Amino acid sequence: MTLQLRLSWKDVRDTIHAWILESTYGPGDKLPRDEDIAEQLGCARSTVQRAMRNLSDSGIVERKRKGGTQVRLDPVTRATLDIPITRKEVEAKGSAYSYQRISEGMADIPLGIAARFGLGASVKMLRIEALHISDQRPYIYEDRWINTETVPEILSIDLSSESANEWLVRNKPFSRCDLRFYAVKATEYNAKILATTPNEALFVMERTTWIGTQPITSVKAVTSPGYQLFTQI
Amino acid sequence: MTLQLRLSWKDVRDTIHAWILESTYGPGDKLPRDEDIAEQLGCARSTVQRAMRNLSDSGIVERKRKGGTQVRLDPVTRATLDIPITRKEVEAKGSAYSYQRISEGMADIPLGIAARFGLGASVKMLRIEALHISDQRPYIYEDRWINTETVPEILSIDLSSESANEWLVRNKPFSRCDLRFYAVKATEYNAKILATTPNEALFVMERTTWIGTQPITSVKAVTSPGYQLFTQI
DNA sequence: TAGTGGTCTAGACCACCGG
DNA sequence: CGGTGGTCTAGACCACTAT
Repeated sequence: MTLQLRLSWKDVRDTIHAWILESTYGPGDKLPRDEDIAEQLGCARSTVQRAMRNLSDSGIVERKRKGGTQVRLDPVTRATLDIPITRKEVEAKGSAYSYQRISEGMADIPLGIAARFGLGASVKMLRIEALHISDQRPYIYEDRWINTETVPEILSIDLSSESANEWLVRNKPFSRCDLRFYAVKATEYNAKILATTPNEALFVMERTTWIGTQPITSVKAVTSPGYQLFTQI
Repeated sequence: MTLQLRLSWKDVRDTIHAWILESTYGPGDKLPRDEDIAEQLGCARSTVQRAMRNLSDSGIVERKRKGGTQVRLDPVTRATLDIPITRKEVEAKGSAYSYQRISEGMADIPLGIAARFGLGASVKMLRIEALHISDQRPYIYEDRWINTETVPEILSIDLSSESANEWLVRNKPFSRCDLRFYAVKATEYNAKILATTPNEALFVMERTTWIGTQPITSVKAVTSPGYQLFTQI
């Protein structure tokens, strides 16, 4: 039997979590005040605070001033998604990555993109279509619009062999980002680019970013058949 | 001009974040030691610590003991997804929710489910097919397997009009959860249940949970056409 | 208004890891 | 081994809100 003199906040968190898992406190129940838990476990109140913040961030408990802490009644499943640069994602699988620009040019943004940016009038932006390739096979087709008002420098970058995303991510931090995931039926065009058949179901990720209130870029990443987004809690 | 005597950790975080946004420190650059920042800004080191932890959690900086803090070279887009109970999700849109069990019974798990659970041999589990309905229209078809070894109580619950998920989420906390998102082509069966047409592209969410090493449940949620998962950073 | 969580501080010590 | 981030403590005050 080991005697631990100093409790870490993780110990405290695990203890409280265990109370919940073994139904000492069930959904909707009110937990003791931080101070009482601190005294009971023999640590400082701030250590309990730290543990509680973690449980709260994980969506396990809900805390309110004066109201105390209660075990969440309707737990949500809260997951953290990391969406890496595509090149890194491919390389992490041990595959060979390559990139190919399909088209590049200024054009009026379509209505859908204007809506994403929350713009009424149509404006000209830089459109880049590109293909990410994993082990010689099409991996992700990306259809991107870049606001050259916000990012004029992009016009002087050679995007024929390097992804616009890599440049943006290193040089243009964003302050806001909208993410969308959904499924689409492959068009003839999609099918040709991704080397699959029309009507195949494809997983799509859309990302739109701003710096302050200024739109930076909006990208639709159409993945090849079989693509899965995975995360673990 | 207001004079703020006490800096909150959010102020400190925003200050440091601003340094990064305006390229005072760019990707790969090393930031000053916490203590120096604390002195410069006029707050305690622990306040800087709190701010830095937040930036680190957001994937903006990377911290190493002795190595100091640096602005991440390959920023990932890190998003937090909340997956609520379907009933709550529907109600939050202001729609009327209803639930309908399609089938229920013990059966041998198929290979795919065994793989999700990491099981070799096939075992019998409780399979429940059900339909979540939003404003009289099919919303999500769920195909669920529940391990009755881990959750024997489920057999005495009436699942004809209430979702198994609601009961599980309130009564069986999990310690581990795998999440998967992808697209599928609607089968004849899918199409019939979701009132759509075969070959339509459907967005699927799969969730598999364990308590300790014991499998609890694995569910495939096939959403109706047009469903989108959305999050914001 | 009183009780509870949220935060800040100053100081101490620990754990990790680069030079 | 020394320097950096990570954590704990004790105490104080603040901010929100249930009662």
